[in-house]
Amino acid sequence: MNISSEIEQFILSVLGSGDEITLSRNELAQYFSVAPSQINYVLATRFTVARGFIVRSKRGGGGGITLVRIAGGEDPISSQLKELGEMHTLPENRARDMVDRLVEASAVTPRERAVILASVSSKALSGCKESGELRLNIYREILIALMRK
Amino acid sequence: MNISSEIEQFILSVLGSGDEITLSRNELAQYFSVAPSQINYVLATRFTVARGFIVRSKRGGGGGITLVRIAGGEDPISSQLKELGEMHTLPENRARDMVDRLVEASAVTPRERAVILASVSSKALSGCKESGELRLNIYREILIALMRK
DNA sequence: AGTCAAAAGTCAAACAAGGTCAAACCTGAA
DNA sequence: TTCAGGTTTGACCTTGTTTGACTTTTGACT
Repeated sequence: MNISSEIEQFILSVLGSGDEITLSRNELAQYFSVAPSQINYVLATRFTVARGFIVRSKRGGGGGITLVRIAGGEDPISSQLKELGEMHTLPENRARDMVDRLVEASAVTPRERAVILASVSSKALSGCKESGELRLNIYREILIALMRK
Repeated sequence: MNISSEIEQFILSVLGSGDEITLSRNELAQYFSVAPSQINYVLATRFTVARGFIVRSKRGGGGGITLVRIAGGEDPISSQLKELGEMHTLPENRARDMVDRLVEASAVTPRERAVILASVSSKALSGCKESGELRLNIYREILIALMRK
């Protein structure tokens, strides 16, 4: 087994059945005698949204990395996240359809709908090359934020 | 947790629901066993105007530092729109402070805050050149959407 | 008025995290 | 055997915190 997988297993075992864990990149790297950036690699490849994790971090003194397990299930938000996984671009009207589905399912309020649509509107994104990709990124981050508990 | 955040919490708890507090820089520094200038750091990063505070101080014998919570005046959303008018770029930290003020003023809910911050996060905007300008555009559109609701 | 000690202010350096990126390194399938 | 894809490493970057040396202001006391 390679080191990355060992680190993954270690983190998972420390996490246990909990749904949140805070760790130090440097300590972890030292514990496994690897470069600190290896931890980033493990996080980027093993603790992805697709696998049900959200990673938050803070730099500077007293900083750290927090992993949050997202409640897996068949809720409309995580299913849309999965849906996004296969796209490379998100046109404005497609975004509107998706948000409307969330409103329909009572996963977002009408006010939240207005905020989301404003933030992915072509008006807001005007001037930016490849706004379809950008819109996809933004919408994904919004879904992740909504899913956090 | 780092010392600066502890000092921030301490001040906030002493302040309670009041809107004014006077404290001594040296006493505070001694209480937390830190350099006096650390207090300045806490004030400069945590008790800013953007976060709804005004700091007044007086040197010399019998001096001190007074924190005053700014009373929310007119419609915070339109005042922020005005504020944006004079900017050409919006850093992520500044955006967070502004959204926090809206939450403070009950103009947006904590969930809406999460959505807004996600949509202007550097993560969402990564890869895009001139993300500061873009963030400004997006935030402006969001404020306009909120105002119409 | 002049002195002085007691505040608070400023600023840059040191320290303490985490992030990024590309090159080097493996490894297994074609 | 080769070579594409995953893995490992290290050099350099960005952000946030802590400290201390030095400066400025001000009230109180000659």
